[in-house]
Amino acid sequence: MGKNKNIRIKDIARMAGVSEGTVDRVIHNRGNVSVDTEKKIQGILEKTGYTSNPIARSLGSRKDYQIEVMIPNPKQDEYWQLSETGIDKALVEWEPYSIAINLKTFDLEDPNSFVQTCDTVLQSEPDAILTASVFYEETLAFSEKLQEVEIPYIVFNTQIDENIKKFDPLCFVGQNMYQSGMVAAEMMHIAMREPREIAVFHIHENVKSSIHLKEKEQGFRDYFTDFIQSDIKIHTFTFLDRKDSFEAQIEECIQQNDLQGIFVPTSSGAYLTSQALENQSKKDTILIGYDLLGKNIHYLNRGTINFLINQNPQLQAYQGVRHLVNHLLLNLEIPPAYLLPLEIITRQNYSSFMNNNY
Amino acid sequence: MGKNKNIRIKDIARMAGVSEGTVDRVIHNRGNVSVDTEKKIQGILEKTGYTSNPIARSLGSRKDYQIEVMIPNPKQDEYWQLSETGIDKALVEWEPYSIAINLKTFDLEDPNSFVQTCDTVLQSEPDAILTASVFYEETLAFSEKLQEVEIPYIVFNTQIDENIKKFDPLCFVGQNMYQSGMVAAEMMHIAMREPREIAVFHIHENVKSSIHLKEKEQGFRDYFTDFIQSDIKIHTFTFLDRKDSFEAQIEECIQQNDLQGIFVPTSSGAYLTSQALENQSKKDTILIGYDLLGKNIHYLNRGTINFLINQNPQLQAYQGVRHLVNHLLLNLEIPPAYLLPLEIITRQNYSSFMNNNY
DNA sequence: CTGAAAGCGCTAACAG
DNA sequence: CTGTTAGCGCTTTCAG
Repeated sequence: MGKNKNIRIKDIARMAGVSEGTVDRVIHNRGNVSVDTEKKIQGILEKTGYTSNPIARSLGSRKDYQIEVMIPNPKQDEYWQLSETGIDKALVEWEPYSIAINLKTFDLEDPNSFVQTCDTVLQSEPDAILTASVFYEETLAFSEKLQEVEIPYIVFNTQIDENIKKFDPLCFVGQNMYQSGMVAAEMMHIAMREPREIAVFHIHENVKSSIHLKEKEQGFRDYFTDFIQSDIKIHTFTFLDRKDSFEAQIEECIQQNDLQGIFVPTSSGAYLTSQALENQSKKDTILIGYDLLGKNIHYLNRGTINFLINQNPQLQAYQGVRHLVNHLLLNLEIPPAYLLPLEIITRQNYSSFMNNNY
Repeated sequence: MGKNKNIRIKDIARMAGVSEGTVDRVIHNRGNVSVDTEKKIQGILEKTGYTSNPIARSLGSRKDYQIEVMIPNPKQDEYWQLSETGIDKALVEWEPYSIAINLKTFDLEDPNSFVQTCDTVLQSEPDAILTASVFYEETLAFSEKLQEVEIPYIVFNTQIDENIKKFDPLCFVGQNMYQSGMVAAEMMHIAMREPREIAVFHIHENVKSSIHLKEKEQGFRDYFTDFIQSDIKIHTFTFLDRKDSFEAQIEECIQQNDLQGIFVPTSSGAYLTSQALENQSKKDTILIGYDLLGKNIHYLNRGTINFLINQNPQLQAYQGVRHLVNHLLLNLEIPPAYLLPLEIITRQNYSSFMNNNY
């Protein structure tokens, strides 16, 4: 019965004519081993293809791994609430393996709050960190510090230019934003009857300061101009926090423009636009948004929203933790990027996406 | 550092004034414990909310779990090849936990081959079984035997009526076929310009003997008749293995009928239909099929196939094993049904579905 | 019916 | 630099 086929530390110790302790030292590069024995053991290790038993290791080392997870305050935004769900799932899944997951949240609107959280997290000296990358510059600065203190980290949500010197996470978890814009455009193209004018709505967030919006818009535009070479007119409208509400601004916009389709790259923008569309009785306008927020599903069901693209924040967070665990516990190779599928959500399939995600 | 917050067997042994061995006996209902001590220990167990440490259990019991997995021969069908991929993934993932996964394949076309495999599998007395349910009656008979010998099993691929007495798997892994037909219809509806006549193509497999085809067709039809109350004409054509090839039969059919849309509920049917469509230069016909087979992707890329619905055979197999492991190793609650999302695949998003699925 | 004791494979503290 | 030793929490003989 026993797993006697697998070679144990004891076995290679015997083969090398040394003690288990010494073998353990070279396996974990703990030093204090002469070059000769080190080489000898290393050789046997490779020859036998030894792999350590993670179960035994976890039992033997009375180590509790601490993973810090940083996301915007879930109370501010349903999107991040979903993200928290995924973290909770990860939490219960790995609790029995002595992995503690500590959630730290920061203010979605305030970079300083993120910076403060970074400090707190650094002071707690965790074994690994998972952070949402919502603030570009600040995430970069944080990652630089993490490289210094050599804490492994994974970043999720928004891709950051990979070529930055001091940015080298274990892995990025997220989606290909550009391609996601292409998918949105494709669905709009399929659903539209007589396309003449369409628009991209940037609501609340400013395109300029937000890479993911820029990428999505570019993908969306490129589909029409390059891929199908249509001469459709594509507007861009930006709605920021001003004295008149978003709804009012949007209503005014759709009143003044005869749009057959609207693409809204932010998750909460879709339902705001829906409200405006319904108020203006423009139910024929094709509306494409993001994510399975409660209000988005409401309008999807009513037919006001035609499609949603699911960024699956739950899965993103869950997979982020998962990769960290694989790294910490199992020394597995972690892919530099883990891109989730671009899920197209409709009235008929959304419910199938709402339960089992793991 | 240690997980000293968690109560150990040693602790409750001390509390109950008995030895660890006795506690272990009541925890696992191994008998040989007086009613009094049993009750006492049981009480403490509940009061303290004791949960056993799966890591330690796995180390302590030198047990190698054997899981038998049964699928149709992957060489016969690319669909089952994908399935095998998922099993391989599971295999390497749980190998370090002393879980052995043994793949047994049978002939997709021959129920007897399945029955034989069942016997082989039963004789090996595995700890758990995962089987694809391609043959209705035979799967039922097998499950009956499994209940008798009390081997836990999970079934995936095709849902079997839950109300059958002797069919009670730990879990069913698959998709809601009916809803999947609805999704197909929805996409067809969105993509069609002037719908008058459409058809469901049953290729190779006969509807009558195949529940999943029946369900998918029903969902597809109900969408048009009930959900959007269209008076579109929906044909059903069945193409079986005869002297003239499938392609020839299909070509003849599309030549004689002016179809604006075709729904093909079997995965390999989609590319066969594509060929016929291209031969007849009917590229405007909306074609909806299933699954990310190489040839399907080829025609998706050419625009001949408009949409695919992904049944994600890899994930189905992987999740099946995963649930079995959760059951065996961690005593986790397993949901009676684990339904995968109904993924809509297009030219723009298919590649995002082809790598990370786990 | 019950307790004692030996281990699972690995880690870590401590001598030397 | 290296070996010995005592566990981690649970399972599993084996006596009694």
